[in-house]
Amino acid sequence: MQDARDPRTESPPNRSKPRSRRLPREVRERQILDAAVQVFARHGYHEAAMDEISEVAEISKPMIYAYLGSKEELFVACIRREANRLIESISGAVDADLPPDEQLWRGLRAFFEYAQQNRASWTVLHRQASTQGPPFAAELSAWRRRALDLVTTLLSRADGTEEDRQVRHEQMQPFAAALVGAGESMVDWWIEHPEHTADALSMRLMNLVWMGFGDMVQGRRWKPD
Amino acid sequence: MQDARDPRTESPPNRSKPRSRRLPREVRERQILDAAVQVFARHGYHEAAMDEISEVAEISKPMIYAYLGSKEELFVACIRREANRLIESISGAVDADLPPDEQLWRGLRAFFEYAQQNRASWTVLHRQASTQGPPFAAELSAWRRRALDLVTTLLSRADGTEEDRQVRHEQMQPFAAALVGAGESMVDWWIEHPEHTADALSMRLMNLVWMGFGDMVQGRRWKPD
Amino acid sequence: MQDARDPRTESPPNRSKPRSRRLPREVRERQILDAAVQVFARHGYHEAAMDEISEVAEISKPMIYAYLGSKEELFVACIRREANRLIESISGAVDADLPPDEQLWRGLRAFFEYAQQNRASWTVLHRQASTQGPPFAAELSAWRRRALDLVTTLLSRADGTEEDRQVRHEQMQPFAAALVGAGESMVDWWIEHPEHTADALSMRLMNLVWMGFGDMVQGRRWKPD
Amino acid sequence: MQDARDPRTESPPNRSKPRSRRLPREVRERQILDAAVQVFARHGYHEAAMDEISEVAEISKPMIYAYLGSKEELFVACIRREANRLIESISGAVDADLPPDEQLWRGLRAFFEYAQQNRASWTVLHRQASTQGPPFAAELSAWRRRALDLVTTLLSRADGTEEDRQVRHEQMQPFAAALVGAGESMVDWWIEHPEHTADALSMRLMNLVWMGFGDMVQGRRWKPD
DNA sequence: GATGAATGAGGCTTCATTCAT
DNA sequence: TATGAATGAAGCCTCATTCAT
Repeated sequence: MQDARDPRTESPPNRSKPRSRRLPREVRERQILDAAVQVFARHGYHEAAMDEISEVAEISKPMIYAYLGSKEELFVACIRREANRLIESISGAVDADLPPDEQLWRGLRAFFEYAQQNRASWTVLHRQASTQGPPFAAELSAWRRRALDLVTTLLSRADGTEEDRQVRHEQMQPFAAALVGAGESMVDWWIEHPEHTADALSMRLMNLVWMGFGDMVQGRRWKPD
Repeated sequence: MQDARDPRTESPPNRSKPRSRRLPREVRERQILDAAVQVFARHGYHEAAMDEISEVAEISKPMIYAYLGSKEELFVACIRREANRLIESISGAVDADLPPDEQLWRGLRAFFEYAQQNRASWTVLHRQASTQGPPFAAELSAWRRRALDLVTTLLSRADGTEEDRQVRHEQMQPFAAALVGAGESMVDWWIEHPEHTADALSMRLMNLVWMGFGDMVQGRRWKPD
Repeated sequence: MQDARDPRTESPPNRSKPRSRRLPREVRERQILDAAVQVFARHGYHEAAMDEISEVAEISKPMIYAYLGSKEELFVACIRREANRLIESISGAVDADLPPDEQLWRGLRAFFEYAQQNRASWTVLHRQASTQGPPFAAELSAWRRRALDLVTTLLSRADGTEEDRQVRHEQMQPFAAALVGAGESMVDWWIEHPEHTADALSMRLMNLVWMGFGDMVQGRRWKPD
Repeated sequence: MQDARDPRTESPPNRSKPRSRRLPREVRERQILDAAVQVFARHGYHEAAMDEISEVAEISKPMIYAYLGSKEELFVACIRREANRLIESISGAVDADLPPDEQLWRGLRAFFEYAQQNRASWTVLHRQASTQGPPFAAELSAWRRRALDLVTTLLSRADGTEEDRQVRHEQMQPFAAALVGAGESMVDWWIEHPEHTADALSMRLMNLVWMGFGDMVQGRRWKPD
């Protein structure tokens, strides 16, 4: 809980390599967000210090405030960006023309792969964002809704009337929530058992939610085509 | 009528009911833990202020420190107590002599009922404890291990050799993790859709994990005996 | 600076050997003062906690307050008692009929012996009392005056008119101060070089103040008769 | 508690000159150390409040922490700086080519002059540093060793073999300790008798340690060339 | 008389945020 | 524009002191 940054032992006043200046705003913002996600993931919202973010981003604190506002706003910006990336990642992997089980399978795989390759991003979304109380509730709700929608869509057939689909969509929601939660939880477990591959994890979850234990205990398994 | 206060006689600032005093240590500790769980659940570990806990508990801060130690230790005490309560709740509901599906069903129902009746407790365990970094890692590991063990036991048949069971126990772990995560997530969803009953939620999750989507989309459902 | 007394791990509520009661006031006061001197010497005035004093004294805090008043008054009482003991110790060792050097020699020896046998007492007087600012100034002044008087008397011949003696008494004061300081300092040094005896230390100081370096560098030494 | 600030440096009551800002780090550090020495000297380590130091220094507390670390570290920094100043003061006054008595005389005079002009500094070194227990033991040891070395050197002739000098150096230590203590003590006495000059005090101590009482009572005195 | 229980007050420390250059 | 310097506000924790039994 103690970080070893001691201002007294820091670099001498005349810094030899002056921080590069006059970068376009977009680049700066990305630098900042990258650093923020990293630091928020490492320490959690509260323990994360603006000082550390500014160091990691190699941008001075006043610039951070100028570009992205308060710490709270910065965190919201992180959540929003990372949520988009994840959603796009999964959306890009599925294909509306495939049968539901195939879609689900692809979605799951995309999810596990994303979590593996963007651990910090995922940590911020899953662990940090959900624990910081009211200030981020709105942002979180939005992200959850999108995630549920996506999963619900994956789970629903595309046929039937519009009304039919609407109803099914509603009914699917708790299942979708369960699926998302199961995925999150498996990723957590994965972190402590990294010897498994993303494929293996996806397969297990697929079996759980597609076949169910009832089938599994009798030896039936789901397999990709 | 007797209470009609004469506006002319100034009552003491606020304290109508003087804080009861000289309670035995045990009672005080429970008061404190109750308050702490509530406040930690509401704001998260870091945002929770010892001041607020002491106000909610109606006990001065020094007593909190005398009885339960630092904020960190207090949080650990909360986790430990609530974990015990939940585990006992579920353990008490299952019965080793029943078939696996029936056991699972009872366990799930117990879990959802507990979560419904002890929302703060559950929030602390699920949301807060897992996000506060190293200081609580040990306590968390312990609690997770117990939870996984419990679920794994529910999911495993009791027959076969000891070795068999050991192996199955290992293989079950990711499924158990998934199941726990699914449950957690459904509870979250439930909070925003409180019109459902604990029974209904349990049933849905049961269907998901026992029958699987593959069966569900064909209209097959699991039902209790 | 951290003491390991943790109230949570203390003796169970029903203490088997009840603290003995109804002792006469004098005994209690001595217990308290003994404990206080010990604790003050160990930690210094500020770090000394009334809790620890009460534990060491085996007397509850309210009794301490009843008998000796506030922490400040308790400290004053310590100073006063220990100053008396030391002064009496030295006074008892000298004999007005002896020649000055012999008197000085005896006084020094008495002092070093006292310091050796009552380290806590001496520490409180020398180290702690002088550093605690205004609150104890009066008590300290009194003790210093007495110490100076004693030493001045040792150093002055008893002959001459009363006026003569008064004058000499005045002139002696800075020397007396120097002598006391030299003694204090040698005791400090002694603590880290405990292989020396009280006699040896006394002899060295005696040589310093009686013969002076001027003589010593030429090999002249003072010796007791 | 109201600012007992030296009238010469007192700022005008109505802060017309807003706290000067943007000073370079070096200046700030000196300001802080000056204030800290003053406050530590006045109240002692424990009674000294960071709040008061920050007020006296006219710098906000966070800057103190940023530049000099915790209260403990700040105190150590004070000790170190003041010890250096004193040692340099005395070292600068002596001259290895002079005979021992002349050297001692110069050293004493330098010491008394320093003590007169830097009372706070001296108080911190002498009274406070030695009473604050373990945390400062290392720093104190270092400073004491240097002081003893310096005095021992003053007292030792430079002739003889290296081995001789080593032995004498050892034997001199208790005398050096005594001398330092005598000096400290005379300064204390001086504070209450400020009518004497530094020269007079030095002369008295010189007589005591060089001639000894044995000579003095017979009217022999030491005099500078 | 004796004490476990209780607290007001205050100290050290940190951090998000903003000047002034 | 970009940043080192600066601080208000707040949090955790401890301790001398006193009730109420």
